[in-house]
Amino acid sequence: MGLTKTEIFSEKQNELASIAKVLAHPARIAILDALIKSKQCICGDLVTEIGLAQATISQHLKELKNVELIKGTISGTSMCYCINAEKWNSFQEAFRQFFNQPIELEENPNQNCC
Amino acid sequence: MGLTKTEIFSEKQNELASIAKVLAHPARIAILDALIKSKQCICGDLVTEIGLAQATISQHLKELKNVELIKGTISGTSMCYCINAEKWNSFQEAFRQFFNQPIELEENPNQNCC
DNA sequence: TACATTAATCGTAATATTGCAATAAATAGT
DNA sequence: ACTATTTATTGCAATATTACGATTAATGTA
Repeated sequence: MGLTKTEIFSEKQNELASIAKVLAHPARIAILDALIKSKQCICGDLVTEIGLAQATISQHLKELKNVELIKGTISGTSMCYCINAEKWNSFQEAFRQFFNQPIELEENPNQNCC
Repeated sequence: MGLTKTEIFSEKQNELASIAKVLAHPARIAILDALIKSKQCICGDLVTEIGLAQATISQHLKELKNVELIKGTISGTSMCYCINAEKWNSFQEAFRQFFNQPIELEENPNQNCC
């Protein structure tokens, strides 16, 4: 089918999955890296910095904008992008919460696995 | 084309993206949640716990196993799964490093965006 | 050995993602 | 108004992902 059954999962599970999905492509990581490295908003140089076609970069930017991880403002004839600190922090917190769960197993002599 | 151009990205970028990809589906988050909640390895009950077909769960388990986020051991006629703490911690660290980068913009009066 | 139980794999269908050329839209400068 | 520059959008092709029924494989039990 190819259609994720979101309705059978919890809100939190769907949310974390969709956050992870945005980060699940190296081009989007590269875009975020470039935005961070430049310290202030860079614009169209992303296309030359990363080696993908303009249309492709634009599409990835759109996805990052959709989840509001970046903001874009018109700056003359070009577009100025930067990280949205609030969302950045909330994403960080979502992963932190997930990974901070205690995962230790109880000592259990009956169970010889793991 | 539908084929990610991994060769143009850094090792780190590809790595983080592929880690994120594993978490980019609510079923896999749900599986991890269930494994954590049960404290010790649960086996086939994942199929009843989560509402997906056995084949589908098995496929998601395979992906989690591929990145070694979970371990599986044969336990009689059934399979016993649990979190792989080492990988768990290394994934946590990868996200922590990424999100801990300073994202503050420099004060810049020339730039009126962001 | 025959049968039941459990999990993996195969095959297939539906949908999503990735990437790009071509085009459109929007603005700056002449 | 015309042109150049920059970014978004459209349309399309190739590949990947998700889901599940059916089958297979492997083990435990009668």
